[in-house]
Amino acid sequence: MDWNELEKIRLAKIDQMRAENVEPYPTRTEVDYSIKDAISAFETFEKNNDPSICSPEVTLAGRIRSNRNMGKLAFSHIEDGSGRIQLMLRINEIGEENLKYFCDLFDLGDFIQASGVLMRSKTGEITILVKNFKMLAKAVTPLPAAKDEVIDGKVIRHATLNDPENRYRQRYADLAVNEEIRKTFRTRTAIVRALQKFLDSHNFIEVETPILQPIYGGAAARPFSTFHNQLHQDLFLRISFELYLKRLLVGGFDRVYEIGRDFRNEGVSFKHNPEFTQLEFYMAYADYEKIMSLTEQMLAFVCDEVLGTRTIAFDGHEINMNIPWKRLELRQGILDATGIDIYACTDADSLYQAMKNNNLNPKENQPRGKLIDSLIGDYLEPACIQPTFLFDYPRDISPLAKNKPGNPQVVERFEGFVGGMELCNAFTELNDPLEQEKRFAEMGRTYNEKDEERHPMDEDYLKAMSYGMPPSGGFGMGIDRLAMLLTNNRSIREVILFPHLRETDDEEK
RNA sequence: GGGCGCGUAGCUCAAUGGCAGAGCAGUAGCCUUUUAAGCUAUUGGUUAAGGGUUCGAGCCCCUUCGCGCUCACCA
Repeated sequence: MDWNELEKIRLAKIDQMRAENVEPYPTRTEVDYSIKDAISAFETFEKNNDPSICSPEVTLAGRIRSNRNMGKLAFSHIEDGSGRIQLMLRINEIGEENLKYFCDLFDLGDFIQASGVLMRSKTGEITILVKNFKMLAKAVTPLPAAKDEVIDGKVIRHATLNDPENRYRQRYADLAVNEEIRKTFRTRTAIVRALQKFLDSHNFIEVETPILQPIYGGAAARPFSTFHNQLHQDLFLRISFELYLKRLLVGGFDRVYEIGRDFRNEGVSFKHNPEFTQLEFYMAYADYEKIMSLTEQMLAFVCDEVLGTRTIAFDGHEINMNIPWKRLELRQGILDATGIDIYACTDADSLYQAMKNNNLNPKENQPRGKLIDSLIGDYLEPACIQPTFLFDYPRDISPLAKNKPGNPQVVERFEGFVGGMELCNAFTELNDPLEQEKRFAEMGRTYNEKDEERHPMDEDYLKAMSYGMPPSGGFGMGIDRLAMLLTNNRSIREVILFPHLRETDDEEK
C-alpha cells in the first residue's frame, strides 16, 4: 500500500506502541455495556441514589470521534453502534504519563476501551471519568474529518464526506462518519423485517429459488449470462422469481414469497441498479382485487412498523399511505391525461396514429403494449404522487397475466405508484397451460427475434402448469424503491450499501 | 449511448490567464470542565490523466477517465 503523510505518522505511532510492548490490535476486550445501556443505567442510578455517590465502574468501547486536550485534562467522545459518550481524562486520576500517552498516541478513528465511573461534567453531560483505557484497534487512515456543532438542539455537520463518488466507493468511510447514512440502512433492514412479519402472519412461507437459471423469464429484461464449467452449461442470473414461485403453487404451497436479488443487464440510473432486491409473493385462491387490498394493508403495516406513521415525506411531497389507495382504470387514466382512448385503438398502428395526432412523439415500430407503456411512463407515472393503483393492462405486455373476462385485449393486472415512481406490479395469474403456451408464442411473434426482452419458451414451466395450478394472485415490488420512499432518498444508490459503479483505473480508490 | 455540469491538500471549499490559498484534520508548544474548545507556530499540492495555445494555464482548446444531472433505454 501507498501511505500518505498522515498515515505514516500513525504507522509510526503503531511502531512506538509495539516498542513499548503495547499491542495496538489486542485480541480481547473487556466491555460490559453498550454506550446506550450505560447511559440509561446511569440515569436510573441517578434517580435512585444520592448523586454525590459515585456510580459503579463500567467499561465501554467505541471509536474516538473527538479529542479536546487541555494540558492536564482531556475530553474525548467515543461512539459505538448504540451511541456516543464523553470521556474525561484527568491528570489526578491517571497521572501525567498516561495522559500524555493518550494525547500523543490516540487519534480520531481509533477503537478504544475506557473504564471508570460515570458522572456529569460541569455542563451536565454524562461522562466517564476514566481510570483505565486501552487501544483496541488503531486506525491508520484518518476518517474524513467531520465535526458536529449543536445549535438550538440542531446538529450541524461540518466538512463531512459528501462527494457521492467517494461516499459510494468507500461506503465504509461514509457509514463511519455519517450517522444518518447508517440510519437509512437500519430503516432498510426494518422494512424487510416488517414485510416478512406481515406476510408470515398471513400464513405465507418464505422460500428460496434458483438465482442461476437455465432459462430466464418472468419479466421483460435483458439478463446477465454466465457458464458452468464442469457441466458445460449456459446459465442466466435470474431477472425475476415468478416462474419458480408459481411452480411451488403447483406443488401445493398455497402462499409463498421470496425476498432476494434480481439481476438486469440494463441501463443504470437514479432508479435502476443492475442488481436490486425484489419481493414477490403468490397467493392461491386470490385474484388481483384481493392482492390490491392486501398491498394496501401490507404497506400501511410497514409504515406503522418502521416509521410509526403513515404520512411520509418524499422529494418535497407529503404522501399519505392510508388505506384505501386511489384506483384508476388504465384506460381512463390515459384518456384523462392524453385524450386517447386506448380501447378505441386496437392495434399498434391506430394507437401510433392517435399519439401522432395528439403530438405525443410515439416511437416507431413498437408493439401496442409498449406504446401504452410509454404513455404510462410519460403521462401517468410522474403524476401519481399519492398512492395509486392503475389497473387493467394491455395483454401483449403481460404474458403471464389472466384475461379480463369480456375484454380479450385486457388482463387483470395492476401497478402501484407512489411518489411518482412505479413501486409494484401484480396480476391474476394465468393458470391455463394451453393459453400460456399460446401467449409465449404470441410474444415470439409480436417481439422482434433479436429483442432480448421477449420471453423464451419455458417448456418445464408449461409442464408444471399442466399438472394444474390453483387460481392465484401474484405480486412483485422493488424493495429498493420502497426504501427510497421511506427514507426520502431520490437516488437508488442511497439505499444500496454498495451500488454498482464503473471501474476506475486507480486501484487505490 | 447523447446533452449539460463537475473533478484543486486527508475532509469541506476559495483562487480576472500572472507567487495555489483558507477552515478543519495533522505536527510542535501553552492550557484542569471542554464539546466545531481556545491561543501560538507549522507541515502538507503530479490542481483527475495526457496533449495543445500562450512570455505565462487550476483557469482557454483537444483527448481520455470518473462522478452528478438529464434524455434515450428500462413491464
